[in-house]
Parts: sequence; structure tokens; C-alpha cells
Amino acid sequence: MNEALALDGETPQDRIVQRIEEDIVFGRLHPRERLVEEALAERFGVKRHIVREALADLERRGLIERFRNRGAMVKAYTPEEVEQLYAVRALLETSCAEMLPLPMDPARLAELEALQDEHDAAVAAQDLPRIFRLNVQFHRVLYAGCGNPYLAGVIDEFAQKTHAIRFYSVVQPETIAYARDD
Amino acid sequence: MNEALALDGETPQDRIVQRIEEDIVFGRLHPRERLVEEALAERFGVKRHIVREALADLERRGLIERFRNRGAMVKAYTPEEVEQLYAVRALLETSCAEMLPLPMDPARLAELEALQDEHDAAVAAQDLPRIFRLNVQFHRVLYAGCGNPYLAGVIDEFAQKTHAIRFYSVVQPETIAYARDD
DNA sequence: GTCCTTGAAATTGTCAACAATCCTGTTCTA
DNA sequence: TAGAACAGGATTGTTGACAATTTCAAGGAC
Repeated sequence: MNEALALDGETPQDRIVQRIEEDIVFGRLHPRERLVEEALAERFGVKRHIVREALADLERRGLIERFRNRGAMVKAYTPEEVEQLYAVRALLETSCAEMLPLPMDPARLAELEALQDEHDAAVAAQDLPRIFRLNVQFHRVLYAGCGNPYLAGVIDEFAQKTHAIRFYSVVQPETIAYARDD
Repeated sequence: MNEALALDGETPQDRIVQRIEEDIVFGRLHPRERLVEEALAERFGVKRHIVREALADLERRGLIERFRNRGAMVKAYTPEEVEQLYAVRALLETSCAEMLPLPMDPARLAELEALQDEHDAAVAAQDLPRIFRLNVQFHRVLYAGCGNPYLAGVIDEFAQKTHAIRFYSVVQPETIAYARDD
């Protein structure tokens, strides 16, 4: 089998994390579904300890849950947890948005526009994984503009947690964001 | 040598994480100082792969840095990073404090007072590690009161990151916090 | 029929040996 | 002498095998 995981200068762990995140986002992996180390190792063509590290990472990011000697499963959020998660997300993002310097740095604006274009192209091509990735990256670049990498980082962290909930539809935060810019 | 790492229902990894965190906090480990896996393994009387996981955890928490094939070292923050870190911390903690219900839940208040007493006792006994742990726990319980575990969690996360910077003196956030209560 | 015991299968956790990489001091060459 | 090439040691990364734990179903006692 051995699903090819090409590109990048990233570590294999990171690529597996990304793949599994996408599986969760697109519903190929359901809440409470088990993640078996050996099966993942074979699927990605790596050894088990690599998968193990990836799972530890995913656990820290809140996408899966792990139980000692019992393995990992996709985290299932209760409605209450979802609400709390979004409350923090809203708090962080509004705080960050308020400190975004206006007018925006031209270089960054250009980068955002480029991402926007790529995103449109991906939509036209119906390339879902690509749409998702570009969406995340747009989000990331936008909030990096606040000048505080730690704030941007924690915003990204919470965005990721909410990915486990669903990637409902490509609601276009881009257009909303654009309204804040110019 | 094999430093005893006593009981608990915790995993050995967690205990090692905690020990190393304390070493950083109390200045027994300096910024940029190297952390060698084998040495730590012997010190804690565990195998190397356990230390390895602990180091991965510490890296995720922002207390140390790791470089592929080159090992781990205590993270050294620049003044700018310190400022940014504290900015986020302030944002999170004030937001959380604002949503603390007043008057405070009696059970929680009692718990805080108990911690306060223990803290005082630890100060009297000059038991630094204990002072530190109680301080952290007080902080944790206090902010858990906001009712949003995710917000409390990320506050704790940032508190931990700043631990790497120093445990200056046991500034008493307790007294400050008390002013907010009753 | 229900509950407890038992045993095998599946899965995760641990280990020690080996391989790959990086660092440092030394030697050789221009 | 300066600098490149090179070994040797220290350290991290990888691997396959093995041990421990959990799960689940079958069998037996009451």
C-alpha cells in the first residue's frame, strides 16, 4: 500500500500529522474511531516509532485522544466543548485583529492576495486538500500580521483544534478578512 | 546516581518533564545549556527512549529547543520574545479574570485557601520546589474558575513558557488574586 | 440465564544493539 | 600560516525483537 508522502523538507512525523489531520477534517476519520499504530505505519511506509511521535503530537494539538496501553482515537467533542473552544477562538482572533496595523504591510498584503488567488484556483479545480491547506495558511499569514508570533501561534493552535470538529464548508473567511483590510 | 523519582499515578515521562522544568525554573539549568539524553536517562534511572519523549514534550511546551541530530538545549528567549510572551499572558489572564463569576464558588474558594495555607507552610519551610508547585497549582485552580477549560489550559500553557525565563521570586500573585475575589 | 474465570489475539510499551550524523582536534598541503 | 581534508569520539536516530497490557469471546459454575 504505502501511501506516498513526498515533498517538503519536513520531518516524516510532520507529514503524517498533516495527513491524519486532513483525514479528520474531511470526515474520512470519524470521532471515536481508533488509530492503530501498526496500520498507520504500513500505510505511510514508516516504522512504528515515527507514527508514535506523530500521534503524541496530534494528542497535544487536541485532535486525538490517547489512553495508555489502549491506543489513540479521534477526539469527539461535546457541544459544550465546541462552544468553549469557539469562545476562546473568538477572544483570541478579535484581540489579534484589533492590533493589526492598518494599512497593512504591502508585502504581506501581496502574499495574502497570492494565497487568495491560489485558493480560487483550488476551488475551481475542486482540490479539497489544497483548498483546506490554503485556507489554513491564509489564516496563519493574516494573524501573523499582529506582530506577536506567540499570539499568532496560539490562534493557529485553536484553529487546528476546531478542525477536528469539521471543515463544514469553505466558508470564506477571506472575504470577511478583506473587509478589515482596505 | 539515579535520582529517585517517587510515586504518583503519573507516567515517568511526566515526572521527568516536571523535574527538568524545575531545574530550569530554579536556574540549575541555564539558557542554551545542553540536555544530553543518555546523561538524563542515567540520572533519572530510566531508558533513553523515555527521556526522548520527555524532551519532545518539553519542546512542545516551549521550555527547550531541539535540533535534529544535535540534541536539545534550554530555550533562551530574547528580550523581545519575553515581552511578546507576557503580552499574550496578560491578554489571556485579564480576559479570564473578567469572566470569573463573583462571588466565587465556595468549594473553589476553600480549595484556594487550602493551597494558600500550604504555600505559606512551604515558604516557612523554605521548600522551594514545593513553593513553586503550589504557586503553579494556585494559579491553575484560580483560572479554572472561569468555566472554560480551554482558556484555563492555554493560560497554564503560557505560564509554563514564562517559567523558562525565570522564577524571579515568589512574587505573591495570591494576594493580588485575592483582591479580585472578595 | 447470569456471572465469573480463562485464554488467545490484538495492540501498545520497552529494550538493547546498530546506524547515521555532528563536533572537535589534528594533520596535511599550498 | 591558513585552510581543507580527515579521523575519532560523542550523541542522536532507527530498527527489530520482545514484554506487558488490554480486549473479547468461549466455557464453566451457580
